[in-house]
Amino acid sequence: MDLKLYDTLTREKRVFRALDPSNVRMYVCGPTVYDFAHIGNARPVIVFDVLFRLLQRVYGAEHVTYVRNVTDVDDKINARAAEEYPDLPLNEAIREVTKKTDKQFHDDVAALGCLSPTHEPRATEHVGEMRELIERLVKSGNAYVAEDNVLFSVASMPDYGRLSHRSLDEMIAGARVEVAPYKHDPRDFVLWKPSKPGEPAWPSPAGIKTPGRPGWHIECSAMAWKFLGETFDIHGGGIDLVFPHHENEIAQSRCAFRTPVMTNYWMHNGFLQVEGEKMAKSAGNFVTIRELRTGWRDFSWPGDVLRFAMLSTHYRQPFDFTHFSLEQAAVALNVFSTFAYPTAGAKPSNEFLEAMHDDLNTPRAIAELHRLLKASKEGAFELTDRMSRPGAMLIDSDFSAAEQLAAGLDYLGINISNYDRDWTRKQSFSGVSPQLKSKIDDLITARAEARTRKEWKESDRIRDELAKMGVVLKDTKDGTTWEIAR
RNA sequence: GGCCACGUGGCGGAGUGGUUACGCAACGGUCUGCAAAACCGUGUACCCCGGUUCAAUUCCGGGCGUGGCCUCCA
Repeated sequence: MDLKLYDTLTREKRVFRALDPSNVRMYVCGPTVYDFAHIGNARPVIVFDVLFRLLQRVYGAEHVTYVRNVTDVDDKINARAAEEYPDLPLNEAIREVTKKTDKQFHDDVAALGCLSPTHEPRATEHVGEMRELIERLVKSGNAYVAEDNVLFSVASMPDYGRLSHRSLDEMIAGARVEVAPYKHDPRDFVLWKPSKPGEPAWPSPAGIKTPGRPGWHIECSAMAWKFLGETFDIHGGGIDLVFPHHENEIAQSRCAFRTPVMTNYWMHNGFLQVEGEKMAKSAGNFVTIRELRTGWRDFSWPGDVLRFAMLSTHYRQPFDFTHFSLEQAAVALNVFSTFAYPTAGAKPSNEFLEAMHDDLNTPRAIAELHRLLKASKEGAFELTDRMSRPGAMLIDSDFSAAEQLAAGLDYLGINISNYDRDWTRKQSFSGVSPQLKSKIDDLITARAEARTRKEWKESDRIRDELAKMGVVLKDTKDGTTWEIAR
C-alpha cells in the first residue's frame, strides 16, 4: 500500500518515496518557549505525531528519525523574562523562562498522547552550526555583512519564492517589508544580528567583532542539517510558516549546500479557529492546552478528546475548535472504549489503512472506525445472546472488528484501554457537595422502593424532584445511575 | 493592494464527472409502568452565474462569502 502525501511545494499529492528507507527523516518546527502552549500549537504536534507513528509502522520504528526543535532564543522570550524575573540578570531570567515553559510544553504534549521525537534540539545549543552555515553563505556570495548584521541576499537565488508561490516582484508590491538602510534589497532577511547589551550573545561569524545572535530562520536550517543531513524527506509545520519562515529556510539550506531541494515533501497543517473566529488573546478566545486539561468553562477534558477532535478534521483543512467539537469527540471515544478490544498484533482494517495512507485522511479513517464499532456491537450482542444459553462457550467468537477498532485507534495514537470513560460522570460528581450527593442517593433509593411497590406516582414525583435539581436518571439493568444535566 | 486556501444536508465532516460517506442532532419504531438510557430504522445536501460535457456538487472561467499569509503568530 503506497503512502501518499501532499507537498506544498509542488501542490500535489504524491506517492512517498523515502530517500533512505532505513532512515526516514522528518523535521517539524517546534514551539518558541515563552508561555503555555495553546491549542493551536497542539495541532501540528498532533498531526505530525500521527504521521510519525504511521512512518514508524511502515518503515519500522528504528528507521524513522523525527526532529522537532525548541526555539529558546527570541525577543518574546527576552520580554517575558524581564517581566517575570526583573531582579535576575537577563540571561538567567531567560533560562528560567525557557526551562519552565519547556517542561510545561512536554507535560501538555504528553497528555495529548504524543510520542517524543527522536531529537528535540534547542537553538541555543546549535549556534555553532548556525555560524558555520552563515560563513558558507557569505563565502558563496548569498549573504553579506552590513553594520554587524549578516543578511541573506534574496536576489542571489533565482528561484526564491517557489514554496509560497510569490515572485520577487510581488513581494515588493506587498510593500510591508521591513526597511533598513543597510539592506541591499528590502526583501533581504537577517541571518545574524548584533545583540543589545544584556541580551544573549555569541561570537559573531563573518569577521564581525560585536557579539550577536542568530535570526529566526537559520536555526531550523542548522538543526535539520545536523540531525538529518543536507536533504531529508519531510519538513512540517503550520501553514502560517510557509512564508517567510520556510521560504527562508529553503534559501539558506539550498544555497549553503548547493542542493536542488531542502526536503522532498513540505507538509503544512491548516489553521485553528475558535468558534469560527481567529484565536487571539485580544479576542478573548485564547485557550491553552493546560486550561483545557485543568478546567475550561468548568470542565476538564482528557487530552485524548482534543486529539480525537482535531483528527476528525483533515489536517490541511481549517479546524474549528468548539465546545461541541469536544463533546462529539468525547461521545465517540466513550462508545469506542466500551467495544474496542485491544489485542497484541492486531491490525486495523484495510479501509482504515487506505485512508491513513491517503495523505492522512483521518476523517475517513474515523468513519471506518464507526463502521467497525457497529460490527463490534453486533458481535457483542450475538455473544451476549449465546452466553445467555446454558452450556454456552466463548470459543469461536468473532472479535475481529473490535480488534481492528482498537488497532485503528492505536494508529491514531489513542490508547483506548487507558481511556477512562467515566470521566464525564466523575466530573459531574466533582461539582456536587457530599450532602447533596447523599440526598440524591436517598431519593434514588426511595424511588426504587416506590417502584418495587408499583407506586408510579410517587416514583415519578421523585424523578421530577431530582430533575428540578438538575439530576438526570438513567435506569439500566444493573440499577439506576445519574448525572448532572449540562 | 498582492499571493493562497476553503465554501457540501440542522451542525460537524469525507468523497465523487452519472451509483448510500460517516458522526451528532432530529424524526419514526422496539424496549420500558411512563420517561431517560440502550437498540433498530429514516435523511438525497453539495454558495451564485457562465462554459466544457450525453451528464458537474465534482473540470474550467467569473462573482460573492469566509479564513490565512504578505509583520521573527503553529
